[in-house]
Amino acid sequence: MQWQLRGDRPIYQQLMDRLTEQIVSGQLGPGDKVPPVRELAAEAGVNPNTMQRALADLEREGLMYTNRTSGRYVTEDREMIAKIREQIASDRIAEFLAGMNQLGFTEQEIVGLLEKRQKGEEKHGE
Amino acid sequence: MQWQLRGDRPIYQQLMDRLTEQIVSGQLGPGDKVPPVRELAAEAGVNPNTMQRALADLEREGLMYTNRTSGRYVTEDREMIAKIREQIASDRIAEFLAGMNQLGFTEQEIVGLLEKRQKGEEKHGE
DNA sequence: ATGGCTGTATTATTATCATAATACAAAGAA
DNA sequence: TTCTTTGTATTATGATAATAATACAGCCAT
Repeated sequence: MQWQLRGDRPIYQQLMDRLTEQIVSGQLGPGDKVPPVRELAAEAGVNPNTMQRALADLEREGLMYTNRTSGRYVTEDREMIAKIREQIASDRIAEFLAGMNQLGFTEQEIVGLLEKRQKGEEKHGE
Repeated sequence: MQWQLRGDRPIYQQLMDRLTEQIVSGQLGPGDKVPPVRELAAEAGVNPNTMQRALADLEREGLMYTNRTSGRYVTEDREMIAKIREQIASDRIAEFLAGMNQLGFTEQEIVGLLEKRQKGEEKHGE
């Protein structure tokens, strides 16, 4: 997995985002064992404390739970996962549209640009 | 103007974003006088030093210039402004699509959601 | 010339983030 | 039992951000 961390936001928040995406997209399924803190930290090139903070925060959100010494697992509440996925999507759409409007783009233009980008992508991968 | 600053990113960066939007959308036109640092800072509820940093950075990008004691002005290079606008739009679209793909949404679904949101908005404002 | 407005510079203080380096407790395996 | 793996806690250090409080230089109108 590629973590692609940037410098413009707290790392632990970016880690939370990536892990949430993993869960919400099913790459980390309900009940799946989450790799150990130290392993994830090493993989992401981050201090274990930082990864620990991200995981603890995700746990407070209910996306994971801990079996004290055996490890950490993804929640089995599929409904919650689905809800969070929809919520994130909704937020991103709202933010994207608001931002584009602020730049002076109309909804029509935006959809047009998206479809244009889509066609461009088809010529390359997938 | 509403600045709507959040806590998840450096304030000076958010200030840069807002000011750039103002210029790129024409609310601050080429050659227009930019309000004094202290005034902008007060309006945004921010320390003058922080606003100063944002403005200085925008100046380094070429979006503004300073007439030492008379004040600060928006660049008159309309082409540069237009280019930056397109660049920002392009970046946002790419980031938005990548993020939504990561959540498991196809391009078709995304466009569908956008159009749905668009219809919902029509019932309210504008 | 004086006072006010402009951008700019300086110093200090506080908070958050990230890292480093350990240490400990509990469960499970050898 | 002993060792390893797990999450967790603690202390210290450095970097960046943001604030506060000033101060200075240049232009301009009075």
